[in-house]
Amino acid sequence: MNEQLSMRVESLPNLREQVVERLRLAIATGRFKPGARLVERELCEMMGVSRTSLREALRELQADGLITAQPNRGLSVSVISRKEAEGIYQVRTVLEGLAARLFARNATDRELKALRRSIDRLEAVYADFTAESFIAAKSEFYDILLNGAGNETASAMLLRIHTRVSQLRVVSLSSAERAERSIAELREFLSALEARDEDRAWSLCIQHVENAAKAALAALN
Amino acid sequence: MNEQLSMRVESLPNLREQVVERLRLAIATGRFKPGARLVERELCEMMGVSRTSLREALRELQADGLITAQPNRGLSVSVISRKEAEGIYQVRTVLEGLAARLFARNATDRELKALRRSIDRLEAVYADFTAESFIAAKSEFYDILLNGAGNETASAMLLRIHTRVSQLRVVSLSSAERAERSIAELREFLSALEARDEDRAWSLCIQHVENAAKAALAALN
DNA sequence: ATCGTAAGTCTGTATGACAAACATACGACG
DNA sequence: CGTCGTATGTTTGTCATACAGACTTACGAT
Repeated sequence: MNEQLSMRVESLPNLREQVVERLRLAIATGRFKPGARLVERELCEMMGVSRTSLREALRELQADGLITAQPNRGLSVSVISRKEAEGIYQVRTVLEGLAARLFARNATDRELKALRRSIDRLEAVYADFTAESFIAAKSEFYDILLNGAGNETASAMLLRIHTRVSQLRVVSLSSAERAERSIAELREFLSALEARDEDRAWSLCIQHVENAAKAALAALN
Repeated sequence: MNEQLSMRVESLPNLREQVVERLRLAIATGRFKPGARLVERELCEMMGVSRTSLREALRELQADGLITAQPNRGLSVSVISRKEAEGIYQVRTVLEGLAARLFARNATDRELKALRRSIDRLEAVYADFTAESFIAAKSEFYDILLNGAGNETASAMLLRIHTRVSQLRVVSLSSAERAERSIAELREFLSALEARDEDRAWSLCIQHVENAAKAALAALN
């Protein structure tokens, strides 16, 4: 968590985790479209790893709900129905609301500043938009928020949720048009955090997510 | 979800999932204690499966946070610190609050009745307590609640949370003494659901979880 | 007592194998 | 012409085996 003096030589995650990350990104950015079949041997060749490692990685993504298995028929990228999308945003709302409250309560001033800078970067990304850079900026923002909140269980769950939300966003293309409004909401949210106003932070956060949900769901059908 | 006419001959989950379930139960009931090392070969022999299947199962439990990996040193049952326990209960609070609200809104009368019966069974279990039967009764209760709520994402997350809560409960032995109080709370909760009073159901549910948290955390340290 | 080395353990990863489930194509038969 | 059955190929689910590298333990030398 706290990197201390960061004497680490190299923190290379094992092969499987690299595979997980790459697949997660491919799904989040829409390179693997919802419903696409995932054939093990193809993925092995594509990523240059053995079936052993690949399959373990797939189990992880499956546990996250990102991919779906039909017994004896293999895996495919999860298709998100309207109803599921609503459910995902409901969960995101309560978890992010919790995180907001905890951040307001627990975060250091350092973390507050980092969050502000992160919003700046997010704004910059909107100007020159790509799915990858947007996801990178967004996940930096959440890294800071969730770290500051100090609830690892919530963090882990939101990490999973966010991949699915990215997937939805790609489909609905809902981020571009909401850009300005979204940044404005985040800045207001930030001001509540800076004032250490838990309730206001909570309510602004919830509203932010619900607006995002509205935009994404509207595009869905 | 809805079993329709349930014409299925046999719904045998594949080997890996059986392994997952068995391990999950072993951890939930405290048969595998927090901190215990999990040596792959031992588990293979114990369960009569190959390393391949076992390792895939372990990945799943790892994604759930039930077991923890130290690089190159293997896996062990996650130790839950006081702080993590608090975090787990915070998450459980908001997610179960959501589920309560949704159940009050969406559940059928059938599901309401099933929930009532399930509370009866839970009460019976308290009389003749074993970790296994308690967990079985509790997970039946939640199956009904979560199904009625109709949010699969929330269901999946709470399933994970509950295993960890069981683990905590075993350690703290907090269920026995809270039995009567807990049942009373559930019955009041039920009455709110029957009245379709979302807000009251939400608030009673949250209070129930917070009481449970208090009991468990008090025993923790 | 400290250090260095050797032997053993376990993980991380790869390979090859095979039965069972499933899909596809093809041909036979009504 | 359409239906059915069979043959063929593909893919998953599972297993056995192998081996390098990280780590642990024991032992012996200094």
